[in-house]
Formats: sequence, structure tokens, C-alpha cells
Amino acid sequence: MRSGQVASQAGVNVETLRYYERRGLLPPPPREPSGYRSYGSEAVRMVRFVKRAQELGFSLDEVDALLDLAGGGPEACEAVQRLTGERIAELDRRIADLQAMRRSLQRLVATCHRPRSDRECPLIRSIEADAERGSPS
Amino acid sequence: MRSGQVASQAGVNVETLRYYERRGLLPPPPREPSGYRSYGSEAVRMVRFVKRAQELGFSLDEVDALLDLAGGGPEACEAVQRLTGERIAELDRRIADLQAMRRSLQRLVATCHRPRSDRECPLIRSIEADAERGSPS
DNA sequence: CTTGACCCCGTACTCGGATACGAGGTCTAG
DNA sequence: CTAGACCTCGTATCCGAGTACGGGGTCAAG
Repeated sequence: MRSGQVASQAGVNVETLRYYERRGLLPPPPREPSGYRSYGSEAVRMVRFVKRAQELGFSLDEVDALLDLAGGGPEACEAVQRLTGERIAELDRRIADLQAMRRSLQRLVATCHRPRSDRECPLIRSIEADAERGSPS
Repeated sequence: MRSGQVASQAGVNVETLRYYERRGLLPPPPREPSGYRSYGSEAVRMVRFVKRAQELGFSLDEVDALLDLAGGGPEACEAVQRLTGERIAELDRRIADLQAMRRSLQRLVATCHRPRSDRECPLIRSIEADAERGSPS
């Protein structure tokens, strides 16, 4: 398979394959006499793995670590579980943060039920007020 | 007040003030004869407002829009409410995404309770499997 | 009157994850 | 044989939100 095929099957740009190869995420494939990269079908699986792991919130550095660990036996498996656990904890933090933001904004819109005659936007003022005394988040 | 004071009172870097000024978020303050910037105390409030709005998930472009709207009368107030509503909706989407990630990861760690004798990490395989048929998120 | 803290400016760099560009080589259908 | 699609490479650019750098001016204390 050539790069274009791998790219389209994996749903990425050809440049992205080169990029992953540069980053060491993707092993450099053998070349045809012409110099073209000649990929096996596992390349598609690897790229998909990378994309999926990204969707799960792993950075490319972490994906790299994951790939290094893959196939490393039982203790590597534990390391993978640990990484995953950290990722879940991180997600929990981010979710809590977003929920705090959401509550703040909700409270803010709620302050906005004044008659139109009020010239100053209470919402803007509320954000200021929050800022005064470094509020939730 | 000079830039260093504003910066420390607002909890930002001096360079950040220059950056905000370049971006048009902060009005260029008058200068002392020496050329030093001479800020009034409202500068501190503005910077804090920016930081707070950022914490609430607004980008600097959006903060810019918010500031343009501030003091623009009742219809501007409605625009502010609309922006805020969009932000809340966006937060809801992001929260849902993160929760989907979390569920996937949780499911993944759950697959890992196999005997250590399994040489291949089921978690890694599961991510691959997910990728095969583009799963949640 | 010098030292050190502060300030000025323009510009370049950082991060992560790509994406784009341009010059060139190759391959395939007509 | 040639047009056009595809591939190669190195390098540059993008986004957002700053941060850093270097060379110079200013100001207050000792």
C-alpha cells in the first residue's frame, strides 16, 4: 500500500503519516525501488489506534508511551492501566471544571432578567464582580 | 500606576499587558514623560475581567466582543446573553464528550482483569478494536 | 555616580498537532 | 508521448495565548 491509500483508509492526511513517522509513532516502512513508501495493512490499524487514543484524550507523547508499552508483557499492561487511570482522573478534573464554568455562566444569565431599561449589562458586571474576588472554577 | 504594578495586582505578566494592548483588548494608557505607561486602577479591573472570562471558557476574541458590547445598551445586553448561551451549549457538548471518553476508558480498564499470563495487553487491543469501527466520543 | 530594579521597543520563540508549499521524481491511462 | 495523479523531500506556516530576548532608557537608593 502506498501512503495515499493508507492515509485515506485511516482517514488522515498524507502529511500526517510523514509527521507520525518523524515523531517515531509510525515505524518507517520499506520503500519501493522508486522510493515510495510501501505500507502493510497494520499501518492503517496503527494510525487508527493513534487517532482513537487521541479521541480518548491521550496526547501524541502519551500515545507514543502506550505504543512502547504495547506488547511489553504483563508489567507493561499494568503501566498501561496506570496511564489510563491517570487519564480518567484528569478527565474527572476537566469535567468538574467545565461544570463549574457552566454553573457560573448559568448564574450569570440568571442575573439578566432586569427590565430593558437598565443601561448596563448586569452580566458583564457580574463577570467583573466574580473577578474581584477570584470566584469558582 | 506603572505596568509592573498593574501586572502584579492583576496576577499577570507585564508582557501580557503589552500583548493585550496589541490585541486591542486593553486601551493604550497615557504615558509619563519618560514614556512609561501610566495606568488607572480600572486597568486592573479590565485585566481581571479578561482573565475571569477566560476561565469561563471565552477566547480572547470572544472577550473582545464582550468588551465591545459592554456599555452598549439593552440590545447589546441581549447579545451578551446570546454569547453566553452559546458558551453554555458549547460547554454541554464538551462535557458530554469528556464523559463519553471517560466511559470508554472505564470500560477499557475493566477489560484488563485477565490473568497476568496474557501476554498482550487487552486494553491496547480494545482501543484498536474501538478504532476499527469508529466508536463513541 | 553607580548599581540594580524597573520600563521601553521590536522581534522571535514556545507549545501540539498538524497542514501547506514548492520543486522535483514516478507512474498510469489515453 | 504526455497529461495528470500521485509520490518524494525539506522547510515554512498555522492556531492561541502568551513568553523570552536583547539592547537600550529611567529612576531611586546608597
